[in-house]
Amino acid sequence: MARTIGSNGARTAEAIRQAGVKLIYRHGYEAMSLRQLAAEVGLQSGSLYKYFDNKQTLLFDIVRDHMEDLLGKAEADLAGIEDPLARLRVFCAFHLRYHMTRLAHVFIANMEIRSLDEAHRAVVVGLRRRYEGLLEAILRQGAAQGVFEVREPKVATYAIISMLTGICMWYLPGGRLSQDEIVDTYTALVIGGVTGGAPLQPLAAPAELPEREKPARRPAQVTKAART
Amino acid sequence: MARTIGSNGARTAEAIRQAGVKLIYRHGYEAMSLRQLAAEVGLQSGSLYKYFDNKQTLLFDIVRDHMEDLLGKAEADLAGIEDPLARLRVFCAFHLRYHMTRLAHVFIANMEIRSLDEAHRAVVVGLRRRYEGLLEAILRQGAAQGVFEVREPKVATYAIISMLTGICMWYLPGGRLSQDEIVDTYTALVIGGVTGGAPLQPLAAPAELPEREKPARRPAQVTKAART
DNA sequence: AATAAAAAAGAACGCTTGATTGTTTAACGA
DNA sequence: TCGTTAAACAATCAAGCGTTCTTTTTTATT
Repeated sequence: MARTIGSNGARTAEAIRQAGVKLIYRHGYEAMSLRQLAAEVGLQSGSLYKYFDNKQTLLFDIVRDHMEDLLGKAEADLAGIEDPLARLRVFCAFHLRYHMTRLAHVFIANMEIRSLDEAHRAVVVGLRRRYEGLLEAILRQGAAQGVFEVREPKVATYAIISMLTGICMWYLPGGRLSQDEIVDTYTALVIGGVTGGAPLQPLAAPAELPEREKPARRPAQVTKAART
Repeated sequence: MARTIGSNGARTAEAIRQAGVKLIYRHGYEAMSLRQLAAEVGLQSGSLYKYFDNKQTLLFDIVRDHMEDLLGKAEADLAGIEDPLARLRVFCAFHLRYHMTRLAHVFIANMEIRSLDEAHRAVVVGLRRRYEGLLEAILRQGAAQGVFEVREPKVATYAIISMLTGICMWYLPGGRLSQDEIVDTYTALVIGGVTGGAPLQPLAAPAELPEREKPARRPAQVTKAART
């Protein structure tokens, strides 16, 4: 027994990809063994090497393809829209819907970056930077036009994306809330946050807060970003 | 050569704990081998078993202790404060400062829950639920008093915590911004989000958005939460 | 019908892993 | 000072890992 009947290369390749996403999502990249993956597809572990060079490139391919898809679709959705508020709404809606329909891919792309070796990680981080740049540009544009109140566009970008991406930590299709309701809820939080809530003027700590001594601000220096 | 001079059990136990946090933070739980850990402390791998039963309980101890510390300190900071807005400010400030000073512990607690076996995971998830409950109660209280505009307190809780926790994805001490500035920036986003931004009334999709067909809302049903 | 190419099996590899055991040595209180 | 306890070593185990190579069977092409 060697080649199984009805076998087809393209179909197997796709099955491996899907099974890989599923197992990495469920157990993590390090914890997933190639024997496990092969069994899921109905192969012997050695046969997998007809479809990828090694375990690492399997992960990289999954993550890269996902990031490029994410970036491309976001740019497409934003194309032609000028108003910053409208762009922000579109960005939120896109990001949320995309994440709700691709829980596994998104989760992997966010969690397994550390498992990529340096060269591969650099590529993925570059793509992520470009994606973050979309939101940051929206925030800066809105701030310039006076419709947003954003002090630190970079920090706000990280904050908003973290918030929106967090949906894949709890969302499961078929839950109590519809996707539309979820999008509305998150969007309200984001829009409110950047347009400034009602009692926002005195942002200094209120009376109840113990007064923390504000250290003299260090002179501007390059932000050491933890994200590599 | 056996017992090394100056050796002391308590000191070694603490060194193992710290090295464990460091290595799990850097490489991930699965990727960290006990030989690696032992070498970091200056031991042989077998000696580690004087200090924990197995690799799994080492992870569990680290995560549980961290979660209990987080929960306890949050409750302490909130004690005695009644006003919802003030409580929310305190919660944000506490959460951010705690996370900025314990990057590794927080990262592990969030990323390695999946590596815990079922019984251990249940304990940690329970602690996390209690922590989330603190914020959710604040949001409900504020909504009841009419000072917050929060439609879905549970969703808002997840969203806000995701946003705040996201700080450990980019923050490194010594960066361009002081901790106070970062706390202010994040807090403004949160407060604005829950108090309702200026142009919030017409939350239906604006004209620029392609009209998506709204599916009939499913009858209320138990929310299947992905977080186990 | 013959042949080449594709697909998978299956065995084997060198290593590393978490875990366990028995032994040796240092520390410390009586 | 001596005996007990604590601390660490050294060696070992079976299992599992990613990977490579050879062989066998199926499919596609002529």
